This record gives sequence, structure tokens and C-alpha cells, in this order.
Amino acid sequence: MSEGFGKGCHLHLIDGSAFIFRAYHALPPLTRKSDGLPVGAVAGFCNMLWKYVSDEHGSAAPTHAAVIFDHSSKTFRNEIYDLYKANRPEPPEDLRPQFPLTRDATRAFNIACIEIEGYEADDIIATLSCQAREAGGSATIISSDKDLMQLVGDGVDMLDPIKGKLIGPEEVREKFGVGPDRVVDVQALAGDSVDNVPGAPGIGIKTAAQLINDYGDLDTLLARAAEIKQPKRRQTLIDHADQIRISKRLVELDCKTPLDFTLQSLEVRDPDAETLLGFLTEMEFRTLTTRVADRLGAEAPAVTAAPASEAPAAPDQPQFDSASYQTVRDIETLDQWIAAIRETGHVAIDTETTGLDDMRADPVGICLATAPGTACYIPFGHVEGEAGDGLFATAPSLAPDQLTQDQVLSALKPVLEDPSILKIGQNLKYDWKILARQGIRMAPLADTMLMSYALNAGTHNHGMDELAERYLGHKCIPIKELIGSGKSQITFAQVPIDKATPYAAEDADVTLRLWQHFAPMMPVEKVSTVYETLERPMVPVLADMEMAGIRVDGGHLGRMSNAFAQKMAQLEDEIHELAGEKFNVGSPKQLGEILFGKLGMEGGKQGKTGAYSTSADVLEDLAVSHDLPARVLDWRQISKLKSTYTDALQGHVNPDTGRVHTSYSIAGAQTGRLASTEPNLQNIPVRSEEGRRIREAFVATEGYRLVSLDYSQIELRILAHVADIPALKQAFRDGIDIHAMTASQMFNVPVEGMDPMIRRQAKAINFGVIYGISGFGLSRNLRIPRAEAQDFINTYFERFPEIRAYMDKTVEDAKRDGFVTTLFGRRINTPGINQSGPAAGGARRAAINAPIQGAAADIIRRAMIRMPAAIRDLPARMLLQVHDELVFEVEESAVDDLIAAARQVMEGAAEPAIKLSVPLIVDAGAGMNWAEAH
DNA sequence: GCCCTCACG
DNA sequence: GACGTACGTGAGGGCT
Repeated sequence: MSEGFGKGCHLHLIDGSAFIFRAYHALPPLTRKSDGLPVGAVAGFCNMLWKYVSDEHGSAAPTHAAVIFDHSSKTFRNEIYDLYKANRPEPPEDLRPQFPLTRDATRAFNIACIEIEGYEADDIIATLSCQAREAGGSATIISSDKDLMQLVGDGVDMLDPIKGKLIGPEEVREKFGVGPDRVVDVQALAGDSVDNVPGAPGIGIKTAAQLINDYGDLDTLLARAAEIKQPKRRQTLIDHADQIRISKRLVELDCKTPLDFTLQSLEVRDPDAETLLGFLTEMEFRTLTTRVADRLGAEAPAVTAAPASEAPAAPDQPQFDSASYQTVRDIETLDQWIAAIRETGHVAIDTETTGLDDMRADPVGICLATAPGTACYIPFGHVEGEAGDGLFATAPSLAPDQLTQDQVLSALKPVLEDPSILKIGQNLKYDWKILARQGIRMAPLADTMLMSYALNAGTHNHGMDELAERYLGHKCIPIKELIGSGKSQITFAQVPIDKATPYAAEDADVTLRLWQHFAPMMPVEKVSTVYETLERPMVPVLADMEMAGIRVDGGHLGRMSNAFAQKMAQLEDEIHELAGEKFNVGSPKQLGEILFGKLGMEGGKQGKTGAYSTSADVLEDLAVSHDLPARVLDWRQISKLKSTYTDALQGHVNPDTGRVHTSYSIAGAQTGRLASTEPNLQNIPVRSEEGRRIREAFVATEGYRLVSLDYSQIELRILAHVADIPALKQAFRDGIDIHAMTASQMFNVPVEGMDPMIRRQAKAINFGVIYGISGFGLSRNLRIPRAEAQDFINTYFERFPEIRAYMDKTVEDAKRDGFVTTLFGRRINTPGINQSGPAAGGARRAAINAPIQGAAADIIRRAMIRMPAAIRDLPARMLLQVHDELVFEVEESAVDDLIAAARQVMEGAAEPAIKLSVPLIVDAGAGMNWAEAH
């Protein structure tokens, strides 16, 4: 028994290679500033190690720990089977030099760093976990690698570091269908395409688990293979018995790896501040260095002399110190801040308000920051006095010792509108609208959220808390600590000013620091043009659209709601009658049990939660021969229309304006599209007749008309251009029906007198191509056999070979660069594109789609940005955007002028940046309501 | 808070 | 019958 490691000891085994690849693919390529050395994976690796080291781990805290790496690709398994891992691609060029650095990093963290020639990390992990168990201790393997799951059980478990999920015998059983002790048997049968373990052809995990459960173990199964009922399966096992046995030796981990160290030597040690900071500084990881110095300085005063103050990474970045923020309560101090702003030429600004709805909330204070650590809060709307309940509640009155709103805004207005002073904000559209409602139109603007979006779309979200943590290593004060949550939530106006200042001023401070962080990166990463031409100018344009809102006829909606309620009640009665019992039609779970359980209908598909799917396409199939599912479909449609639209929309009418004001997220969608929220006005029904009537409730003011202009087939046109497909381009130039043309090319039929069914199929394929088509997807969409769908796709690629070339190139770009770009330079990161397994398919399709969807989004953004100037002299306002459609409200007499002006802007929106080789065509309509205009 | 379902381009 | 699959969104209701 190894001395010192025994009962009560707990060993953590970190799968180093998994950490590296995860880090590499999760992060954009990053290089060391001074010499261009690629260090992205090292940075991610260090962040993960730091996160791991700082974690408390609770009761599972390790007494011993090690990071284990693969040493080289050739191991004893290649002697058993020379093709083992033969189809593993070489690691990317920019990852290779980072491997030794991750070893250095591990040592810098003072964690044992282990690799042994000729052995895979998995075998070392197996050996160490066996030893830990035998010594009477326990072990946790930090990895999500399924190959390690065979080790689970009896004192050994796994922790998925990404999901933070503990993997025990139950989870293993869920994955493999057998307990950990039989995992190798299942793997031997199923094989593994990633590691090139052959297994038995045609047998996957499901079948393998079933066989093992039936026969007990692999040896018994192979010995009694002749008894298997299914002839094909029996023959496979008999024919491939040797191959299966070899596979088992490949997947079975070796617990007897010779080790030249003891468990005791893996004892957990605190990192040495100097060593660790030295390494991080050398790598030039500013953020992490600061973060580590912070922590080690605070917790280990003995070593503060070295790191915290001398951390060279950020000499000019003061620590966050909420005590240093100033509360501005008099006009002299405010004037001093204004003078400081005029001095620096820029200011970070954040408004505090009474709520989240920027069309209803009132401002209660403004924060400013002029330099990191130099920030203030100017309260003017805080109240005091118990809001309380009952008769004796005092009406809240303004808290003392505040400037008035008028004083503050009058003093700031000249600065906020001064064209020589840059206003920096995080999600500035919000603050812009709050101030615009007080008569201040801020300009010019810098928005850190949009900078992050231009740099990092696809990698992570762009909220302030996320950015602060990621790029400044700083955790923001959660707003909940001030205003609470749920029923007892108060507004920011009720927060005592002395509590408000640290929170509020911190937001401005963080914003300023983020701006300093992002601004120099923009030209280096070549995203300045996108930010300047497609992101930043959207803020005032969208703010004006949102403030304009659209008139909604509440009476019309109310009448529809009533009619829907009646119809639903009637359908419910019929459904209960047909089911023979009452149940909640709106519960998919109950419905599934009725249809597939009680009534025993065929075709019940169970998802991963074990519930039957009752989605529309399932019900449609059932509806062919049963009444009940048909009624449910009707009920569902009406229920959706009522709850999501006719009911909910009435609640979104703003009492002050009598109109509905949506909010557009500029940085929400990965591709550059906008997203509309609260309410979502980008998914108002149109496809069904019933639904289209909801659009009649969106109306023009008296004397006005609604005008809708939309791009015709914009994504297909972009595809024709970027993939350079002569046949498609010519068809668009000639203005012929594109789907009919496709059908004609594919099925060799004339366009004249074409069967509508044929055209419909061609249309589905055209759309499918944009989405990264698969035979499965097309077959489901068209409800045709999969082989037939695959034939269509093959024919399509034969007729239009350029499309295949485009797809391949796009995926190749994504794999090499970690991102794809649109025609206008928008960058969409593609994390996960280099993964293997089913997840890779999705990433592939997303990468193919992104440049097309993204370019369309860029084009309409360009049009929207130019629109205000183009329609300035017309009595018209732009109200809504629905991806390829713009909706305006215009005086009746100016409808034609508006259509002409807006169409010209939209059709020419790509120019002069891009001269498309196909024309952009815009269709237009006008009417009293949206249904008529569209 | 997650899942299912469904509205749109 | 190894797996799961068209791309991008937001919202409401059920259920735990």
C-alpha cells in the first residue's frame, strides 16, 4: 500500500488532451501580441485549469490531482491493429506548437503533469484510478470521454467538465445500455469510427447492448452466436468474431501501465504565485494574469509583495474598487465631470431606470466613466418612504440631496449631443431611447455589445456580465442584490442611493474598460468595416422604429379572441367525446398517452424524455385515418393564434402611445439577422387563412396607409452570386420563375404547363440547399422515401455542380479559420466545426447557411441605415423589419412616392460595396392594414 | 427552468 | 436500424 495515499484520500485525474482540444475549438484563434505565437488553446486551457483550481469542489475536494496527456500517437494498440486511430486527422497546424506549452502551464499551476511514451492518457488514468481504489481511496476522472466510462464504479466516478455533471454507473448505463463492467463488450461490438475500432459491421450501441444483456457477456455471446435468431446478425457475429475480439483489446484500458512515481507524489499543492504569474505574463494573458494576481494576492498575503502590485500585465488598469465611485449630488461636482469629459473626448454612460421596458421606464440616475476606475453616479429620481401597503402607506417622495432630473439632463445634453464627444455604452439602444424620450438624441456612439458581436458572433453572447467576466475577469454585482426578484421586487428608484452608486457606477466603469479592450482589436481582426457600417449605425435607426411603434386594433383582436375561445370549447368537447374521457388537450403528454396508449394508434415515436411525440407532422399522418388527431390539429392552431397573438398582443399596447412597440436585438442572432422581442413582430401569422386575419389588426392611422416592401428570393439570389452558378444567375437575370427553372433542369420537363407538384419539389430542394441539405431532411419535408429524396439531391448537384463546390469550400474555410464571412465581411464564428460525431453535422450546415442568411441580413441592414435620409422629405416612417421585408406608415397621398424611394434604396443596398451578378428585386404593396399591404 | 410545440423568414 | 439531421429566431403552456 502506497504510503500516504489511503482511506479518505480522493484523487482527481484530469484528461489533459480533452481540455486542449476543447479549448482550441471553443476559442477564436488568438496569437501572442509580441511575436504572433498561436496561444488560443493555451489560453483556454489555462482558463479551464484556473476555473478548476478556484472551484471549491465541496465534499469531493481532491487531496491528490494530476493532469494526464497523450505522449505520442503510436502506442501498443498499433501493434494489435495497425489501423487503430489511422483515420485521425493531424492536429491543426496552429495547435501543434501549443502542446508543449500546455504541459508548461500545468506545471506552472503546480499540478502533477504526466505522460508516458507508448501509452495513451486513458491507460494512465485507468492505472491510477485502479491504484487509488486498491489503496482504499477514491478517484474522479475529469473528462467526458466515453472510452473512460468503463472505469466508473466502486469509488471511481467521472465529472463532465463542460456540463458540470457527475457521471456514475447510472449515467453510464444510460449511455451504453449496460453497466460499466460490460461497457468494453458493447464498444467491442459497436466499434468506433473516430478511433477506427472496427467492431461488428452493422451493429451499433443499441443492438450491442441488447445482445450483451441477452447473453451476459461478450465471450458467451460469441460462443453461442449460432443461437441468434436474426440470420443477418448471427452471420455477422460468426464471420467477424476475431475482429470483435481484437476490437475488445483495443477499447479495453490497461490498468497495468508501468509508473515511475507514487500516488503520494500527486498530492495537491498550492500554486506558487511567482511561477504561475511568470508563466501567464510570458504568454501575455492580461486578463487571466490580473485575475490570478487578484485572487492570490487577496488570499495569500504572504506573497502579495510579488504578484498583485507587480503584475506587469496591466500596470495602467486599476483594480475594481466600488468604494472609489463618486455620488454626484450638486451642480459644481457635475460640472467638474462634464469638464473632465470634454477633456478626454469620450465618456462611458449608463442610465438607471424604473424598469426594463425602455418605452415605459423613467430614468432615475445616470452613471459616467471617463477612465478605468474613474466613475460616478448622478441620482435624480430616487424615492424614499415606505411604499408599504394598507391605509397608512406614505406616498413615496423624492429622496433628499439629489439634483433634479431637469438640472442633470440640461447640464448633460450639450455633451451627449456634442459631435466631438464619443458616448460609449453597452447596449446603447436602450439608453438612447430612454434619453430620446427626454429630448436628447445622443451622438456619436460606441457600443461594446456590438463590438463584441462584430468580433465574436457565434462564440458567446454579448451581455455585459458575460463580457466583463470573460474579458476583464470581473464579476459584476447582480442587480438582484439591489432590487430583489419575483413578487417582492422593487424598482431602481427605491434603492437607497448609497447602495445604488457602487452598482451603477460599476456598469459605466466596466463599459469603459470593455471599450478600451475591444477598440484596438477591431482593425487587427478586420471587423471595423462591419462594425462601422452594419452595427453602429443601426442603433438610432432601430430606436426610431421602435419608438414609432405600430397601431393595433385591440377591438379586432378581442373579437377574434372570443370567437377562438368558442371554437376551442367546441373542439374540446368533440375531442373528449372521441377520446372517451376528459383530458387537457394542451398537454402533449396526456395527448400522447390517449393516442398511443389508450387508443393504441400506430406510429408513436418516443423522444429522449420517453414522451410520445405529438408534433404536427405526427398528427397529420394519424389524421388520415382518425378524427381525433385532426381535431387536435385544429384546436392547436386556434389555441396558438389565441394565446400567442390575439390575447397577448392586446397586452402589449402601450397606454401612452396606443401602439405596440417591439424591441429588436441587434446582437441576438448569430448570422446578423435582427430578432424581435416583447412582442415578437417577426412571426405574425401569414401562412394560414385564419392566421392572416390577425394581420388585419395591424392598421394605419387615419389618413395613412401601411406599405410593405420585401425582397424577392434574396437568399437564392445571394447563393447564385456567391456560389457563381451560371444557370441560376441567368434565370434571375431573365426574371423567370426560379423554382420552375430548377424543376425543368432537374426533371427535364418544360417550364410551360409544369405540374405544380414538380415545382413544389424543386422549391423544397432550393430551400434545402440553403440550409445544408440532407436526404433525410428533404424526405421528411416532402414526405417521400429517403432514397428518392437522395436521388433528387444527387441530380441537383449534377445539374448545378457549383453548389457542391461552394459548400465544400465554405466548410473548409470554417475548419481552417474557425469562422465564415459574408460578402460584406461579417464574421460568424463556427465553434464545433472540427468536432466529430453528430454535432459536427449541425455545425457544418450552420456554416453553409451562415454566409447566405448573413449576407441577406447585411443587405437589409444597409437599406435600413440609408432609409431615413431617403424618405426624409416624405410624410412617412419606417416601422418594422421582418428579415426580408420593411413595413412603413405613410400618408395616403405619398404612397407611390414612398414605394419608389424605398424600393430604390432596397434594390441598390448591396452597392457600392458589392456589385451583385444578379438583380435584387423588391415587391411592394399598400393598404389599410398589414394583411392588405403584404 | 426545461421541454414541447408552433408562429415567422 | 450505430447516432441524428435542413438554417435562423421568440413565445406560450405544461410539468417538475
